[in-house]
Amino acid sequence: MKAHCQPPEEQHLTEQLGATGLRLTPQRQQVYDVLLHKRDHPTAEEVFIRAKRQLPEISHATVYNCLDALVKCGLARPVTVDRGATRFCPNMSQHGHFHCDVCGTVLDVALPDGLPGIALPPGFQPEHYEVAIHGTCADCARKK
Amino acid sequence: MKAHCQPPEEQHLTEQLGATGLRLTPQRQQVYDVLLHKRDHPTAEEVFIRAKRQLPEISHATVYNCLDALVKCGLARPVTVDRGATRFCPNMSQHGHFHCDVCGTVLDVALPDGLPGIALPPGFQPEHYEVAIHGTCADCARKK
DNA sequence: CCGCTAATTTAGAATTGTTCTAAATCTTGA
DNA sequence: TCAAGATTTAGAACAATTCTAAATTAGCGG
Repeated sequence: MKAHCQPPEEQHLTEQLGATGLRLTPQRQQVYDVLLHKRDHPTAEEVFIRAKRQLPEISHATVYNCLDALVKCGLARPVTVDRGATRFCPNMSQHGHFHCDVCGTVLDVALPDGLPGIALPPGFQPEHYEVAIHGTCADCARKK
Repeated sequence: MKAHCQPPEEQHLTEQLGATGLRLTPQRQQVYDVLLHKRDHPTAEEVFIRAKRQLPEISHATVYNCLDALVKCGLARPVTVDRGATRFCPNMSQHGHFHCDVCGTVLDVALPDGLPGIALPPGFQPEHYEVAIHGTCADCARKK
């Protein structure tokens, strides 16, 4: 399929996948849609459940495969806030994650840009960094 | 056993455990010693292997239990740099972790204190935060 | 000191999250 | 249209962790 008559979002997906040597498939599109639709940092399992609503035939392994493809081509990031399952986030701009230790909610939080000069030993080459803030979200704080 | 004739480090361990309602046991002491002895952020599995040198009878489950006890009483922190096994760190002062994506080494790095004001939505109560820096360590950078 | 109670350890089973495998299906380009 | 390669699928395999039930150990009141 040539890139014609695609909505811009889908075109972006096609391009990003293509640039990494990957194809656009209904499954990948659906998995990406799931991530974009509700940005609550779902786990692979949750993505699986949501994706099944549109693609009842989709398999567990495919969801992992698709998430992997999205991460590889730069459309999603894995987020590991705790020991549990990896979560996924389609927000590719620099940001950190707030994790509510009571209800488990994960929320994007803005970071001051170019995080402060963290001194690394000589020769160390930083690639990127993750900031995870643990605490209690507003809802859970109110209930206490 | 009353607190007498204990080396200061062990006494600290006894106190911290006691304050959380936990007992000092040879296993917990050994696990703590392992963490203090080589601060390379071992996984539970690695702690198990090292602890066995002194306590050949120690079991897998006990290592998890002991690590848990140390975390609960504030003598160690779990560190999750990637999707793999949780690592443990007896450095309780505020610091971040550098993770070499080539060799897997994990290193403590100092953080500028009181990390810059990260704006949280109203009502959110931060407890603590984790900073993980990914990249290439000096050794691996040299080899490329 | 004895025995009671609760904490701890232990081996192994169970669970959870993820990756692997091999066969079937789909795409793409010649 | 066909062959080659990519992708999907179900289910097995695997790794990390937690759970379970029984045995051991430690502290405490009498």
